[in-house]
Amino acid sequence: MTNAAQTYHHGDLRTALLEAATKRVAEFGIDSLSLRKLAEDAGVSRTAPYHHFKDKSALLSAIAAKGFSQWHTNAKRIFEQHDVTPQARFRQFIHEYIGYAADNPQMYELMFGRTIWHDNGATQGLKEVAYPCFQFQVDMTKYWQQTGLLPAGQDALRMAQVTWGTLHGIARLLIDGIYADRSHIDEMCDCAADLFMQVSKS
Amino acid sequence: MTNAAQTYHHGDLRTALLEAATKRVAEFGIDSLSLRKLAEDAGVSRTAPYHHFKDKSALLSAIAAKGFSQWHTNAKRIFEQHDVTPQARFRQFIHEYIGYAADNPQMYELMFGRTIWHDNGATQGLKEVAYPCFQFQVDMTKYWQQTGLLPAGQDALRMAQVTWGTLHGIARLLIDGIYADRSHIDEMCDCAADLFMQVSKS
DNA sequence: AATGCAATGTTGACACTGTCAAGATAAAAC
DNA sequence: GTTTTATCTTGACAGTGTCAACATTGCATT
Repeated sequence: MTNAAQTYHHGDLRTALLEAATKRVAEFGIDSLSLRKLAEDAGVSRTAPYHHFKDKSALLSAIAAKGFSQWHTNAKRIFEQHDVTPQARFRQFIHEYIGYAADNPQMYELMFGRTIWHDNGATQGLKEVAYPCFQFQVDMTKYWQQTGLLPAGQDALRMAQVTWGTLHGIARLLIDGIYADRSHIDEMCDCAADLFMQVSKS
Repeated sequence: MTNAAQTYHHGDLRTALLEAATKRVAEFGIDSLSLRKLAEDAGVSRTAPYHHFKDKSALLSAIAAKGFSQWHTNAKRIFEQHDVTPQARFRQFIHEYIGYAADNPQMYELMFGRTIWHDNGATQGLKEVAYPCFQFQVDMTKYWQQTGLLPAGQDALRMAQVTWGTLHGIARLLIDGIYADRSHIDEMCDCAADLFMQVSKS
């Protein structure tokens, strides 16, 4: 079995498609993904993918789901460094969040973009992976409020929306190439960190 | 001239297309825009629009440009209310920014989204309208730093990127329906405002 | 082992899309 | 009045996602 395309059944088309699609999206962006090309590259007919994914959106959702579980693991790793001060962890989290977005722009765009979320178009499977990821953001915010790093007066959920919104916004300004300069990413992160933590410095 | 489609030349196809396209985008979103349908609705053949817009992207850019000049005017109106305290203006600006995004989600998506900005795909005409709009954001930030409303220690540009990023991020979380709840928009705005202005309260 | 069913893959077709090239028409410029 | 220019049209091409109908294979049950 040196090379495929000799048997009628592919064997594991689903994961093959998923991997190829992930690679393609990461490299060339969401819009460059064509189910037909993808099938052709996998040595399979145009409509074969439909036996594994309801439609194109479902495939994209599956890709995004992988991204979410990866990021969630990464976020937990950063947050649970108990030998590091909360301040340092907070700062590191910001840097890594923006860093992830800057290093994987297409993936970030897919995960947090309109494509899969608009009109409640998200798959159930996607929601099951993404929502805990969002919830973790709230949990971290609560923790940082308790340690006095963030103002405790505000509602935690609202506070999480604002802090996450900030990271999300900076990430998108960077990715979409609207205004922010990629060469000053670290300064921007520090500026955001200082802004949020200013209460603890006074 | 009760109804068109009787003369060979349309008369003012460019503005007719622009208006129809703007309406359609505002109501049904960017993806729903088809040049062919647009032409048909205008009572004109499929390729007629190409004599007025280089391609689809150019048409979208033109729509966005109108949006930017409108928003720029609006932002100036808010900012230049000299009889209102800086604090109140700052708060109002946040509310109106998010309000605009929430009320015109499709237009906001077009203006500040990937579609027209990625790969430096923005028209020259678009840049000429949008960049002053971005610059105004920086100018406002400088002013707010001078009045002590925002921390003056930070670089103004960086500070503008972070504050604008926050608004942008919240707007996108709302629009894309990712996490934020539309029923608590005002609370979120106030939370953001409080967070930024906390320095002046201590 | 033979048979039947469900999973998987294929071909054909449809309705779209953006966009180019070549020709037709009207208006404007000379 | 003739020529140039702007505008509009038809025809065509290469793509897209997706449905329906049919083919093949592997697995499970008899």
